[in-house]
Amino acid sequence: MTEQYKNHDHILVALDCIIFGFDRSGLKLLLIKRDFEPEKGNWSLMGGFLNRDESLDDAANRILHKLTGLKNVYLEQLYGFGEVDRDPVERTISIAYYALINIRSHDKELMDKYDARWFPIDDLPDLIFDHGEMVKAAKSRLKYRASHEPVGFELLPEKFTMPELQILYEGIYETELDKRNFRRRILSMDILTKTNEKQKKYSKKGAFLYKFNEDKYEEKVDQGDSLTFKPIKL
Amino acid sequence: MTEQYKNHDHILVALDCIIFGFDRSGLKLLLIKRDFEPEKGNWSLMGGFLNRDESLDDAANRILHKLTGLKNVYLEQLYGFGEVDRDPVERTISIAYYALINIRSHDKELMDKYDARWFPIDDLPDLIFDHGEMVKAAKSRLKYRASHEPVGFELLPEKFTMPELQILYEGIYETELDKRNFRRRILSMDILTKTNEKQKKYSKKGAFLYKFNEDKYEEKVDQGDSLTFKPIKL
DNA sequence: CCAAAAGTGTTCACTTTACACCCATGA
DNA sequence: TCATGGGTGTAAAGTGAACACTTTTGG
Repeated sequence: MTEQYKNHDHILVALDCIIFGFDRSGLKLLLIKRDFEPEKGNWSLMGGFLNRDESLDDAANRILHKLTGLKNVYLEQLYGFGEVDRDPVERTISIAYYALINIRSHDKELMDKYDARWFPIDDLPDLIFDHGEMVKAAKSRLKYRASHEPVGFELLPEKFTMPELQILYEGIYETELDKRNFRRRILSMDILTKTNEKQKKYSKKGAFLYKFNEDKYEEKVDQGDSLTFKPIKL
Repeated sequence: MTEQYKNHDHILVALDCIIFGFDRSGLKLLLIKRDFEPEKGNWSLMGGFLNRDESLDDAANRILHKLTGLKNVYLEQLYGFGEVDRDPVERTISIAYYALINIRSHDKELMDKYDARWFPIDDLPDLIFDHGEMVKAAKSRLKYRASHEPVGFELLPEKFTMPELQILYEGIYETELDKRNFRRRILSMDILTKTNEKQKKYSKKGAFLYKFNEDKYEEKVDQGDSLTFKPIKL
């Protein structure tokens, strides 16, 4: 009977979001300064609790929106963290999600409200609880995902240059890439559209801007082409 | 303050185990017949609820042990399933785990107690709730894991033949493999020990038995060798 | 002696890697 | 005019895929 459901513990379910961003200086993580005890004043992932009437995905989206003002963002469930003492206040499990956002697109006011800051991925402060572990898992998942699907473009503006794309992949894979091999490989996938515009912000010669062509990509997937975005050794 | 923790919903956290086994006829899944309403009499994954004083991993191990009598088994967290209406009785999220066990090693009495049965992976009955989705995710994760780490051996007895190993990988990848290419590839990894024994159960000539050499494997991992167990197309 | 499964090498195509110089332009 | 970042091709090595016959032995 439904007896089977009685007498079982009901537990707080948290969600924590690892939010990735990117600019030319590299991959970044959006962290907030926790404003309540315990660990008040320390850096933390953006989190919240699951409500009875929402799905895990909905809750993660709600929490991400609360900090960034963004909706319809790339968001993927990562892992359930469930050590008994992971939260000193109360038994809580946390389902971690990671998000990829365009670092220019989010709400600046909310940044202030939550005391949020972008940190370079390789220079993070100590994080509360098991959030450091979550970040580690997210980096590893992002490496995997980026080598199988074109998720990198989620981190870029609509138009971007080849050097920018390369810096992004170098950040994700934590390795340097040969630019000729990188360009050849990316272009041979035939999922980018080259525009006639040049970006002259970062060089005198200027670099051509490209757009990700989602339709072309979907077409290829439908045809069963397996595109890989594997790292290329320096 | 810890006010932040009050007034949040406390929710039932379930765990469900996708249990893989293998014999020469292919990959198998261990399912139980549900003996309470709703969905009484229908096939289901082995599951249970998280207790306040145990970690997610501990709970999954406990549940796996309850059905199989086994401990120290390969068990990996898969995904958190959290649709609002996934369980019609009460709001429940479920963290799915998958296990790889030696199909000969588990407790037969418990099989009867739980009305459990092994099903061929490609001929499963309808499953309750979202368990079908869980199985799909587990198959996909197993493919991935098996192409990066030597998890296949978890499903085999200590000694096994090359043809058996090949049938196993064919089951995991859901594809047929060329036996010359398969053997070459596996043997070139240099992580198997050939015994002098032959298994004559399945052929007149007999097939040599091999053992997985865990020490050698660890050595290679430490040396940074990246071994891949990728599928080989027919 | 034969049926049935185990075992064995080579070739070709393709992919990956390594590597160095010219171009365009603003200061 | 020169410093800076953008852009380009080729050859060599390595990897993946295709493919067919011989061996062993119990019945």
